[in-house]
Amino acid sequence: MSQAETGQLTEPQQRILSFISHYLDEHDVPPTIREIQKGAGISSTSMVSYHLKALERANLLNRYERRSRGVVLTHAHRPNPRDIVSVPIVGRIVASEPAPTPDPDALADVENTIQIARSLVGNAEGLYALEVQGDSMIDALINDGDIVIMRRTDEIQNGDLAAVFLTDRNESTLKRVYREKDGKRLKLKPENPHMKPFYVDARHAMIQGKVMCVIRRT
Amino acid sequence: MSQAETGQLTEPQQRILSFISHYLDEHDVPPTIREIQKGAGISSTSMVSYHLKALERANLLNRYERRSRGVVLTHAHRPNPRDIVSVPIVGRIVASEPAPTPDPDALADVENTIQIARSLVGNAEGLYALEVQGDSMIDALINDGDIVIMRRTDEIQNGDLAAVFLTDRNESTLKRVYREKDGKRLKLKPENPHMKPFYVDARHAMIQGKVMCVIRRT
DNA sequence: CTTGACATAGAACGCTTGTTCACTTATCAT
DNA sequence: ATGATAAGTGAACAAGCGTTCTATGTCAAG
Repeated sequence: MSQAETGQLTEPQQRILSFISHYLDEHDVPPTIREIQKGAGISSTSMVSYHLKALERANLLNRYERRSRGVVLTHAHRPNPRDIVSVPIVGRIVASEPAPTPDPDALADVENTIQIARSLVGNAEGLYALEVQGDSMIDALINDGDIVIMRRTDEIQNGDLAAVFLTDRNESTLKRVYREKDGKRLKLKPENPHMKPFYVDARHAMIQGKVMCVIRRT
Repeated sequence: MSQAETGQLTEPQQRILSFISHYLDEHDVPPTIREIQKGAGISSTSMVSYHLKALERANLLNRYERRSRGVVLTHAHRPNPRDIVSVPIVGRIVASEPAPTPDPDALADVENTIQIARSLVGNAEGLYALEVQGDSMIDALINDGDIVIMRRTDEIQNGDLAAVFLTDRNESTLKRVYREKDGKRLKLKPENPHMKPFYVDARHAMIQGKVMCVIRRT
């Protein structure tokens, strides 16, 4: 039974696929036909071309015609680099201080950066990360050492989980925030469903950013 | 003052850098010298070559000599695709049932996959994800809708956060697990520091996997 | 003004590389 | 056996592509 009939990959085709993948890991450029030929142990360039056509039909790769190194593995197998975003960890969030916000001058300190998939946070703009210190955020279900990915923003929607600094208590906290009808009062609702919301005067609350994602390594 | 003295990038050099980056987003192959020439509005190929050398000295890119499309932006600017791992979401964890574990047959359902940075979880082997349903994991500081990244493993270290199914209570739970000295008893410690640990007979506990990471989108 | 380092332009050279074509060999149902 | 289809070979061609060379322009320092 032939390969075309079964839809299965022949053994040289698997070799080619695997070679391209490894090549992409080492270099950051796809291989040429002749590099594939040598690397995957194919006997001639025309055979490589032949197999590549089959792999293209099987939707495992895309080709740019007549362009050198125009071999691109399908997205599912090779996630696109732009799907990662590097978020700077700008400090720790402690109850007794305002939550840090990014200092535009002291930019990407590569050491203190967390990589996350863009699909978790959307747009990379205004993102920064905080490390939670102590268990003061426990009613937001966030514990010591957790990483909170924030987005700097002046305006928030009702129900957004946000970092709020309460000037009268000298305390920052992570809560779901709702503006009450009169606009002069904020309802702060803990993430823990077993705890009760409480209310603060809007003039004593500074919204510092909204929480996009919480990450706990264990 | 010349560019070499200042260490600054000249305006055409910034154009080139930006063009390569955008080109890489659209195609998955680096551009050729002549494509850079047109795309970044440089007047000649030799000028492109000239600028590329400067950018290479500035450590913003690497070049493979005499290889077509041998222009690679430095790692810091372009995260490597293999730094992302796709984890299948194999089900929901509910208190009244054993936590699902991956079915080797029903593999990568692309729809139910979460992308995370490898730096958060290490090795991709044995990884799967569970969505938490209800607030029964609240004492692990995990709420409805959170995603738990697990690694299938038969053996765990003392203090690992793990999914445990308690056969006598017909209940699964996420707790830090410690084997007591006699080995016949397990200490299960809630992640919430305000709650007390409890103990179960080791024969009535099935370790289903260990928690690598918890993710909450908000 | 001269000099020398830097920046620019255009063209030509020669290796690289994808494609094609004519041909051979293997596989297999009839 | 046989003919059709798939798999494989090798060489040659043409376009792609990086590099280099020469000539020219700019400009600050001596």
